[in-house]
Amino acid sequence: MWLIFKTRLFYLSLYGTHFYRMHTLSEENYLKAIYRLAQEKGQKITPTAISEVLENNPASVVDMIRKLADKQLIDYDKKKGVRLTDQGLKDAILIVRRHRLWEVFLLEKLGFRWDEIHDIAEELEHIKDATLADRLDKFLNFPEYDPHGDPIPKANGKMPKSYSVSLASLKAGSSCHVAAVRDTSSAFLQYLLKLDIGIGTTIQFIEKIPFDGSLVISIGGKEKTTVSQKFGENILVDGIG
Amino acid sequence: MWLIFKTRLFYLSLYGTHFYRMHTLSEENYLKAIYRLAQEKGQKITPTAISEVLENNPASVVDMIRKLADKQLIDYDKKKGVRLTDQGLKDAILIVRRHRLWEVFLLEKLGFRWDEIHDIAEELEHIKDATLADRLDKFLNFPEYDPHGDPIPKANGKMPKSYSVSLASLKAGSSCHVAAVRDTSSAFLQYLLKLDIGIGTTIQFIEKIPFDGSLVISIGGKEKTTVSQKFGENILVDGIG
DNA sequence: TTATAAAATTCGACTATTCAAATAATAAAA
DNA sequence: TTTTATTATTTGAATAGTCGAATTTTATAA
Repeated sequence: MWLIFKTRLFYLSLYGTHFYRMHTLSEENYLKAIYRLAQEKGQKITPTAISEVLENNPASVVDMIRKLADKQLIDYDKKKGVRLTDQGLKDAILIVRRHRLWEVFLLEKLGFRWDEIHDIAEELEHIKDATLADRLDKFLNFPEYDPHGDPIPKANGKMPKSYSVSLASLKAGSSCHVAAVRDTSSAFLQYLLKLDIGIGTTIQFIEKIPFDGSLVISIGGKEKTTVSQKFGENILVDGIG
Repeated sequence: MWLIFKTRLFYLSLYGTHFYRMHTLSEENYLKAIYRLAQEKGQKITPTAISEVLENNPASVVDMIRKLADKQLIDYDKKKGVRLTDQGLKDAILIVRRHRLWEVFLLEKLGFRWDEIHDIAEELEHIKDATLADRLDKFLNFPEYDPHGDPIPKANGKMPKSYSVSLASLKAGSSCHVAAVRDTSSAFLQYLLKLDIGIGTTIQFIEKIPFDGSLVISIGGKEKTTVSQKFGENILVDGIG
């Protein structure tokens, strides 16, 4: 009883009148990684999988799994792997929300390029304040998607529709609009800038090269270009037909 | 030679094409504290003085002094105390610049109250990106003062004029405008909100009570109020006469 | 100048996080 | 089912930062 009370006091003193659960930078990054893996459903979430996302040592992951389980943010079962608890999911979604809102801010308000915003948002997402995300959301006029086309979770945790059909998975001959990108690395985004592809760009999928899966496409009605299969898998589209 | 080269590479890889010196959160907070003490000139900057600002243990300060001296951000001499080097001063001013710009953003764009912005800016000031502060500055239309009336360092490190005359130091009978506040605690700022005092508010200093230095003032032409000497010392003014 | 108080410094310890290497457990292949 | 490979876990160590207590240095007062 005393412990709970004391803990609450701690939160309150740090975050004013709003009840706010505090996680370390590291904890937040693990939550985000686990959330990301949970989105790629099907697979069970193992320590190694997490260590690959975070590019760190599995030994570190095992430690943190224990810590997050103690905090009741995840459940860990050797059979089932790692699962976010309701609270863990809420917290992870909030981090994603903050990340994507900041990305919109950086691009639209501060004029950063597409390929520059991810790393900065990676820092901004950890700023702790109970109303900051909601105020930013309002200031940005409640955007539904971030500049990479990823849905921005609403304040209540609900998600706008997300796109999952890749350009590479379409039939040759079809047309589509770019709705989102899977890879947000600056290498990929700079390539897209060079090709003049952005969210909303119309792409005609002309033919697929059987040899290596390369795609012959036309971007915004311009002359044909050939891109790799890997490239096509990282473009998510809204089909036209 | 190799070491220097390697170190540069490290910076480059983290911060893109811009050369950018990286400090830890803790180092930045020490720099800021030292900068603040250096502003209150006259006094030599001792480990204890720093520990008072940061509310930590002098033993920790001694360790960090060594670290910052190794990084050539400060010079330490037992006789002269701590002094910021040219580089240390530049870095400290940049942190202050970021802090004050973010405060303007939080108040003007996100609608936070006067007394809420300091703590959030305390986190935002550590976001590392070579062009972020300048872009934010431009977005905010190059403000000269933050919401507490403190001058915002320009990109080149130059400072707009700062105010140093306190309300308490005026002669009874004079009038003035509030130009800045010395204390930025939310307790003080909330009191000011209650009294309806903000930057720019006109105050008539009617009389001083000899007993305890209390000030009888009229705020914006309204009925008389009495405030403490401590209060008067924390209001910085632009005299009218 | 000597005694005393204050400040600076060293020391060992503690937390959070990370890692590499060794070991244990589990899954896959033979 | 036994062997082999993969994965998970433990262990011990490293780093950055912090602290309290002990010690040394410096400044102040008697």
